[in-house]
Amino acid sequence: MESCPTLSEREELILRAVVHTYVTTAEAVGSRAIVKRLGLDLSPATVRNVMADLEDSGYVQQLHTSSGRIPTDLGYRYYVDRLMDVAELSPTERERIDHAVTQPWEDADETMRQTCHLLADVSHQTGMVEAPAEGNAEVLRIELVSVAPNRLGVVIADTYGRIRSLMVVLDAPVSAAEVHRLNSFLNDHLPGLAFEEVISSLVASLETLFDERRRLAERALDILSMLPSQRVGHMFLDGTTQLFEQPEFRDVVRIREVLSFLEERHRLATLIRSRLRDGGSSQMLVLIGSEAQEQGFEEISLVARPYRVGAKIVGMLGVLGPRRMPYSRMTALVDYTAESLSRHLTRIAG
Amino acid sequence: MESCPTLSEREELILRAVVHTYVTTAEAVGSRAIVKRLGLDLSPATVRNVMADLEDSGYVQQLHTSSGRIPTDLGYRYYVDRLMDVAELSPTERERIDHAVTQPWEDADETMRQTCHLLADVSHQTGMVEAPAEGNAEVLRIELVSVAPNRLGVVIADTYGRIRSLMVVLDAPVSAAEVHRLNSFLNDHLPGLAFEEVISSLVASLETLFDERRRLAERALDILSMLPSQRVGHMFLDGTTQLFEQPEFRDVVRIREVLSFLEERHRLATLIRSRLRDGGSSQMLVLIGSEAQEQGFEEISLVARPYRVGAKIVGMLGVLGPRRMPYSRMTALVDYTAESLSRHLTRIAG
DNA sequence: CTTAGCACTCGCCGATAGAGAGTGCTAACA
DNA sequence: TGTTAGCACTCTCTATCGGCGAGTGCTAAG
Repeated sequence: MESCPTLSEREELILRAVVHTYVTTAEAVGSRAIVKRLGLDLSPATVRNVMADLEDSGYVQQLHTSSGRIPTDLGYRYYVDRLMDVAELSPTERERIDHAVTQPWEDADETMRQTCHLLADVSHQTGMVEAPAEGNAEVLRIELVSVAPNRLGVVIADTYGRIRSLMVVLDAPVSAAEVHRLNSFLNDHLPGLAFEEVISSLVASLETLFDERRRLAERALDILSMLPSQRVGHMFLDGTTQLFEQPEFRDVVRIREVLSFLEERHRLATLIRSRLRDGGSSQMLVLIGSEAQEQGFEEISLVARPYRVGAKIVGMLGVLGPRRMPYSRMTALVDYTAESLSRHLTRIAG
Repeated sequence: MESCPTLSEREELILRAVVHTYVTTAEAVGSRAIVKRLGLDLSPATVRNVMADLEDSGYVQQLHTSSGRIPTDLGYRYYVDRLMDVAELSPTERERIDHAVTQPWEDADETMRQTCHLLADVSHQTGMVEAPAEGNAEVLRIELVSVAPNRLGVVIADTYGRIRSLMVVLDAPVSAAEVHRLNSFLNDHLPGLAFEEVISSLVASLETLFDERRRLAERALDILSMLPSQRVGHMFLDGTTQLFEQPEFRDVVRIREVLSFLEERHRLATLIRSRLRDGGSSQMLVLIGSEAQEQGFEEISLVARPYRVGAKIVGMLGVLGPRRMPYSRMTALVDYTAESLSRHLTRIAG
């Protein structure tokens, strides 16, 4: 991205116009249209020359000799990195987002689902929210509940305001007194730990504890290591239909490709996670078509951002749409929503 | 359905052939094709006469003058009700189903999800499983867990082997001792009740209890009535993509219609629930295209069946596909899977 | 460097024609 | 009376053709 040479002012002007026009009309844009749109004091012929240059450098593309131009992935990239102006959401939209996010939904998962629905609705595209992975949630309280002689419920409340319960089947029954002892032990030692550190912390504590407490630690370890692997952050998607209303999906095979990509949510999740990690300092992730190097992603783009609890990144949210999407507006939407959700979650946790 | 007059033997023979051929080829079937397929000792002309009759009675249909015939919804209905022979699953398939269903998944929801995936995979269509509604699950054990001074987790284990937890935010803190007393009280009174009867049972008990126990009942009622409304049975769908591989979805608008129908899962759920209730004695539900009288269902069919825990119906599962589906095989698949799941759930609960 | 002019390319649209599949009807036959 | 052969007819599908329009690239002049 930083490797692209800079374009001249006029080239930028015209590339921007190509992107803007194509985004709104979904049709290849010609030199005349640009002159009209910009009210330029130049002739179409001049614009044509510039566009030919842009095409040579790979920023725009013709579908066939002598049609107008459409932006390439590289063109969009240049636009997003350097030309795009920052859109602002309307006060009504902000209010709507804040309202939905801070609604006292029955649990945190429902908040995610509703936020996702909201993203889809405001963007008219597909909304996406990754719920916090359970692994890195901090244990607020942990409690064993004896359900049947040899079955134990493990209840974990975390600092995201969630509560989760899992069933463990034991070889031998555990007495009520023992459950009680285990509960005190667990709640002495575990709160404040991330869920994924629980096991290792117990193992470590074996070194320092003796007698009764050591026995309890061992027993707790037995039980907790039977828990199924922590659910990785769940992906909510909403508004898939809206995506396919777009004219680029007049073709059935494209729909199928994208649909099957979206059905394998873990692929999407892995993709975004790795890109966000690589992205480093820059919070906002914009992935354009084939940049993703994923089968089925060729025709779509993604705008996503992590959200936080306190200072810690715990999940991400965003919008999926056709490559031809209003990046500026989507960026504003995703940014604001992530901020709003972060604020809300931080308040709950604190 | 019982209102259709009976067809002659020859008409039935030919209707069956039309259905079978069309199901496998997806192309309108002509008189010649039928003669060949059945190895009939009749000429195509005779078959044509019969088909003209079938068309007059509304069982088959021509797309245009002089194309072959395809079955109408009524034709499929007659086929399903009277002509279809019972398919058998192969031993391998049965084994596969039993294996997936009885797998010790981490929780009951996961069992549902996996069963759904299996249905999609075996049928090459869209699999559907409705998880047991929480309302009618029987409480096995109920436990309050103090999470924060004014927040309480309510943990409910039910006889389907599920464990569920919800958060309640209180006006005033509850002491540990009080939580303890409440727990004893709840587990004296509630196990064995359906979840949806819990509240009314507590209300009723107010009449008969006094002093301390009455106070506890009141307090418990305060807390439990703050629980969010019980989650209605969740709908799992899997394999949507496979549905759209079918040639009837060459057309984009059809894909959109069906997709948006499927996105509103509650519509699907309500539809099936009401039909199964109406169906009364007959366990198996087959819904063909416009029979459903739902926008977006015109081009698809559904084969579904309830499954049970013990004698009680708790949910349903099935398969969604193009109207042109192998009803016989799908019926066998859905039937066997529902039986297998019922057996498994009953065993767990018992 | 810019522009007017012009020939050229290509997708889109409608018309036309031929092939193929399958029908309905009629008349002859068992 | 039920069945069949024959035949004309209908309708879809595909390919081909030509004209229109939008837009380009190139050239030569300003």
